[in-house]
Amino acid sequence: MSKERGSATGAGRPRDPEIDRALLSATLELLDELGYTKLTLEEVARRAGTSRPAIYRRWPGRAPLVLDAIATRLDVPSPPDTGCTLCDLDESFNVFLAAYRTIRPEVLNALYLECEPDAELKARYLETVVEPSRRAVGRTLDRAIARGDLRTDADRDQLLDLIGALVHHRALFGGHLTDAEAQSAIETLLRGAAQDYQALLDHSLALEQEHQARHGAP
Amino acid sequence: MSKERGSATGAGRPRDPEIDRALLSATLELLDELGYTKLTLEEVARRAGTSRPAIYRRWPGRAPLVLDAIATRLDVPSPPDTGCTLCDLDESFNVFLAAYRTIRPEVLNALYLECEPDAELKARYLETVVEPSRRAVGRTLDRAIARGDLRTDADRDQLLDLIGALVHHRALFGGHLTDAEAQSAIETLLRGAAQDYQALLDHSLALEQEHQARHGAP
DNA sequence: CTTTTACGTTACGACTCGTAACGTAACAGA
DNA sequence: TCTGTTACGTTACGAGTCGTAACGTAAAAG
Repeated sequence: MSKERGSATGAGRPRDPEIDRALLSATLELLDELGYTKLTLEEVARRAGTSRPAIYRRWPGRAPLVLDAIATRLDVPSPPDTGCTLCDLDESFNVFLAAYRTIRPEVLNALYLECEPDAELKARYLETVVEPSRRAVGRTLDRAIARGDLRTDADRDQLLDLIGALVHHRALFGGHLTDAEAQSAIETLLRGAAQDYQALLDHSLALEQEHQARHGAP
Repeated sequence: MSKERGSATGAGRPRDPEIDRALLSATLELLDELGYTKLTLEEVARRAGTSRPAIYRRWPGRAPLVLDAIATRLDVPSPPDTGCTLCDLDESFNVFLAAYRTIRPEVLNALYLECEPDAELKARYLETVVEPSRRAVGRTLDRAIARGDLRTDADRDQLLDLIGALVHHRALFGGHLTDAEAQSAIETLLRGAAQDYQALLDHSLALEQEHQARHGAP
């Protein structure tokens, strides 16, 4: 989300869109190589073949630039809806883990730290980084509730917090969560939240066997 | 954990312990007022009535100093053992929340960020900040397992991860967890992990009524 | 009285930041 | 074609913080 004041009026020399691309691309490269803390705008400009002032014409600082850069990586498809609560949760979850794993944990932590003091930046961080996963898993959860799969007294937001927190926490302190660990955690939560956990599990297993029968070795 | 090489040998002028105290105290004050990011060693020294070099004689940098400073706040008593799994978990948990709440969330986040690259510092951070709560809740969990209150297939470490992650996550992104929210989360988890959740709940409620009968208004 | 270390003061070089100044390049409208 | 506006790259500035070194002085041990 770079400034567009300049390009808004038709007058004057237009921004070179190639520079925008080169800067975002260089930023992603350097984030992977150096992390957020050691990333300097000087080096971003150098690698993009341009200059520091060119960056400041587009973004007011490092945080907004990086936010735009990683947003291009966190774009993620919608969660599935197969009617199998357990499968859908696992799946909608794995989609994010895959996206998160493409970004160094330190980057998210440091970026948030710099966004947090500014209300608008913080909102954009949350909207870009944490909300997508929350929304996708939330949608899947809502469908489960609509189907009557969850206990009526189950707290939707609390389940979201627990599961979302686990991802973030592990990303920061214990390495990224594996798909298997995520699946296991979901099962633990659902065991308490489900109306009839055994039924959900049976349904899931049945679909899995059916899938294997169709695609497995003959 | 300041350097003690100088004081180890009996020779030479001894460190002034008053300076140690003043520095740690000034650090805590400034952490509360400015947070970690804006805290400068210059200002710490100034407020402690000493000089920057005096800090570097004791700590190699900002992170180790702050780590020592907040360690003095995170010292926390042992968890209770009343035989009531639900009560003990709630209680051992609240003890920590109380300690965590005395520290700005940003401080923990920023401090970890700076400790993470250095293996030894990182280890000390984990040992100082996250392990105490993990251990205390873990001990309570182990007693619950020993009592046979939990399912035999319940994953102790996973439960710890889920609950610990929630605290950290909320501290960073959604404000500190309230006691009530923590209690509710524990109940959600235990509903799935318990051998007989209803029995645990009954036990807890019984003790609570007994407590109120003894201490309530006549 | 010598040795050793801590103390406060001052100052240094290094790094990054955000911005300003300049001449040049590219576009819109008269 | 000419004028106004904005982007571009280059260069450079002041500000802030870092980690460290140099000094003379103070306080302990032997």
